[in-house]
Amino acid sequence: MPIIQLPDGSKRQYDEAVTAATIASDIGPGLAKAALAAKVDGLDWDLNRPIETDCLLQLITAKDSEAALELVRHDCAHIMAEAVLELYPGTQVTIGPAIENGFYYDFHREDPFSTEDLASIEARMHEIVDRDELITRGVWTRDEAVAFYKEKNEPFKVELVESIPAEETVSFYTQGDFIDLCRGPHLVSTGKAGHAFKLMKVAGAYWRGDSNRPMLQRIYGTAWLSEKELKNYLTMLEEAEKRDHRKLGRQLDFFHLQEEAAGSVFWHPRGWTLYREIEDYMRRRLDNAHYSEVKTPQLVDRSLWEASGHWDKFGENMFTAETNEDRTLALKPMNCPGHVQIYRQGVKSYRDLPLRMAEFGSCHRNEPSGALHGIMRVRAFTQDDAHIFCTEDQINSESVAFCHLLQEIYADFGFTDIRVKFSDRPEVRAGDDETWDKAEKALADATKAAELETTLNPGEGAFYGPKLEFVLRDAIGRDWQCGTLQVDFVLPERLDAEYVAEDGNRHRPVMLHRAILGSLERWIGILIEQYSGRMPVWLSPVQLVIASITDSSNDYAKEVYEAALAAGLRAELDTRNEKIGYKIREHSTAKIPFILAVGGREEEARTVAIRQLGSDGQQVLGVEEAVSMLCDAATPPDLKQDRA
RNA sequence: GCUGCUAUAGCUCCAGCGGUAGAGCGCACCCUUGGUAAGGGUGAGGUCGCGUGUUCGAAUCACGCUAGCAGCACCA
Repeated sequence: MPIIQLPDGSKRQYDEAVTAATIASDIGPGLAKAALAAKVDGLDWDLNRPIETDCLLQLITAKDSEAALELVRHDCAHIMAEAVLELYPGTQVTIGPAIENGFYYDFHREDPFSTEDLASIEARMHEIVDRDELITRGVWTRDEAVAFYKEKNEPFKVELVESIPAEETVSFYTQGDFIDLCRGPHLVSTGKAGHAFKLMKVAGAYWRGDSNRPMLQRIYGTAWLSEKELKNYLTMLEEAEKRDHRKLGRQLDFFHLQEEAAGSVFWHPRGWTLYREIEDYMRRRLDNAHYSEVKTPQLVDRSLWEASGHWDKFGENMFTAETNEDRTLALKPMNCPGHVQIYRQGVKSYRDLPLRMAEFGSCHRNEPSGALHGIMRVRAFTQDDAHIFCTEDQINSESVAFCHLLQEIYADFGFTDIRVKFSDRPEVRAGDDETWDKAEKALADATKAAELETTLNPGEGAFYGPKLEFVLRDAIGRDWQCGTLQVDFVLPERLDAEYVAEDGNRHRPVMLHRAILGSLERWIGILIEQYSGRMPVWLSPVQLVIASITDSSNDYAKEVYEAALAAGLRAELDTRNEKIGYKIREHSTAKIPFILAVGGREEEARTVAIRQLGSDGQQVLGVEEAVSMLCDAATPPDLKQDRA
């Protein structure tokens, strides 16, 4: 005789087991229609699953959009699997969860699915929704489930079920002729899933995410509660495509990539100007934060990589070169061993610490071919790398200072939504617990002092120490992991770095590995996408174009151009034999922040007509006034006068 | 690296499915000197990603390779 308590505190009593669906219709026909699933004492519950004991019941409707979406997406996965089995008998089903924005299902089949197959699968899915098949839940013992799938010759499912403890039961869901092992919950019938879904792509995916195991065929779909939301999502994808850095990089003439140097960037003058502007900015920030910049060799004998431990762990991904004297050199994949070599020159005293050694380090890593992606994931890149050699007592203050620096720098580039992942001690690790306690506390305190919230990544720290990972969110909500701060007790030991302490004895320093932008290449890719190619003025490769209206104003245009150059602005002169409308269009498309049009009227009055990107109005200013206004707009954020 | 797809003019793309290819933009030249997102004309430009094979003949068919795209795996 269950007593059902509702979220508003009211209670209902029933004489026998009752379903949430019944309760919903007892409350009202509107709710009965709107209810999609339920939560019983916080547990997911199907509407038609009997409730036998007293509980707290919560009905889920489309208003609980997150829960409702999850239901719809998960149902879509099942509906897709049902459609696939109908169309391609003999296909094996494996797993199919709801994911962000949609769902997928992994199938095993001799002939892979083609993009054309998606259309027919999708059409069949719509049919299944229209059939409005009842979805019913059943329960088996584990062994019944194993027997069922053995009978059906579904080895992947057998493996899944066998990984469940023998004494446990498993639930399964049936809709039409389709049956799938599933934790649930599900909607009442396939009709409830609606039609706001679309199959997106097919791709291979390893069974259980393990590259040593067979590859399955994964079909991805997106699903929403309404056609409108589906449409919005598809529009958003189109927008994201428009700001793709690979496309914009070519359009804006920033860089190109080509087959003969896969994974390395050919920087064009405009892109390189942007790159240098960022490097100059970072150099100023590092100088102000009391870092010393160094440069270490590209090619280093393998013995150093063996000593540092990199050869063992990452040797396969290092580029090597043989010399005619039988030496094996490796292109550096990172800068830390080189920095330790500089540290080790001469005897260091505790008075030298903390010693902050920075490098715009060009590194090469032989990334797997499938990992390459525009300039975001490349084989040759430059890190804004630095290593802080310090004592254990200095970890805290150095970490705090670093977090502050990082936040300011991100803000200067327009990123304020920053998440921090805190990865603490892994199972297998070097160093004693006391040292780990100290290092973890120091890092945690530092993020607190910098007013950064962290989420814990348990056990994900490096074997040599805990780390922070800084993830920023861009204008369209994508996350990018850029900065990092890692505490390292191991490398100083391995490469024999030491300092003389106040007590006159030699001690090991701690090394803090840290980067803010990560890789300059990737950072620029992120910036391009963040700003859709419309870079802030200080970063724009060309800050203004002076365009003459007729060639009788060419000399005056040149005069203005020289004035802009003399003021340190990045200006270009356009005196081509084209109409002003044409020039405006072209430079607007090239996302130049300011266009200065000059004609007879301007020449007469010694003025310029300024048009700012994104507005169609114009502002007429005297030349000097204009140049000073533009210089102001072009000042890097760290050099602004009003900055504290 | 794995699975699937793709590769045609500088760029964006179409036609071609065994008989050596076309548009728009861009580029060059000429006309035009025009006041805020494309003025007009003419012209040049392609070993159809690379290699091998089949064939009288390959952009087209087969095999191999390379690179790119999507996803998976990887990311010190």
